[in-house]
Amino acid sequence: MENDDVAEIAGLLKTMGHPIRLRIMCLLEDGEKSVGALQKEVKTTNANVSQHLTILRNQGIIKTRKEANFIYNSISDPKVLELMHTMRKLYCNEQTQKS
Amino acid sequence: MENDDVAEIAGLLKTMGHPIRLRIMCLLEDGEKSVGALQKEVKTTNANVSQHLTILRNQGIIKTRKEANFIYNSISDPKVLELMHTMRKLYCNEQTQKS
DNA sequence: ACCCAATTAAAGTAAAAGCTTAAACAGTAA
DNA sequence: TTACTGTTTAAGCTTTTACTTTAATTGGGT
Repeated sequence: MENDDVAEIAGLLKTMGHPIRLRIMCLLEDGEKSVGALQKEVKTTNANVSQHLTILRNQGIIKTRKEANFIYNSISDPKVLELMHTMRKLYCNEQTQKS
Repeated sequence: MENDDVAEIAGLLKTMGHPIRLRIMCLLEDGEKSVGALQKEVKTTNANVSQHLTILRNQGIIKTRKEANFIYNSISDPKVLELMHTMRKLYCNEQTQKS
């Protein structure tokens, strides 16, 4: 792994290495969500969610779509999506059990 | 992804989301290395490397083996190894080109 | 006893991150 | 226009992180 790669990936891991931001990314795996919808789920202030979204956007892993006075966020980087799938596979006991 | 999983994974990403630590992890992919050997490659102080190694150890992703007066570090978590392979696949242009 | 590799600790500084509050902005509709 | 709603932005503050230096310490070797 080259030095540039290390810097790039470390940056990515750093921005995803925060509970709120990782949670947001997980929520966005299911599809786009407005800021308000995200806020309801992560339980922090409006401004705080917005700031975290800015960080994710600056990292280039989410994008936004405006509609009316809502802003919908979604994951923009398919590589991140694949990385998350790997993490889920490795670290989550996703027992898809049917009763 | 459950809340516990988010916290766990965010912790992992946070500790790997630092250039020096990620670099160390990459170096250890090739096999165990002594502290001095790592220090030579990451170019910082002895104490600083040791501190980062402590962080990695506390996260439970590296382990140590003592031999003589050297301490050899290696990756202890196969899941992390797989995660790194995914990251390499996604973010590194590893052209295995022969001339 | 003396080196050597590495850890640990303490103390200090600088920088970055995280959160809160409140103000500002944009789109919608009355 | 005014008012309302969703979101962003700015300011301020606290906490954490990163690194340096120095020094003491541990454990294994000669």
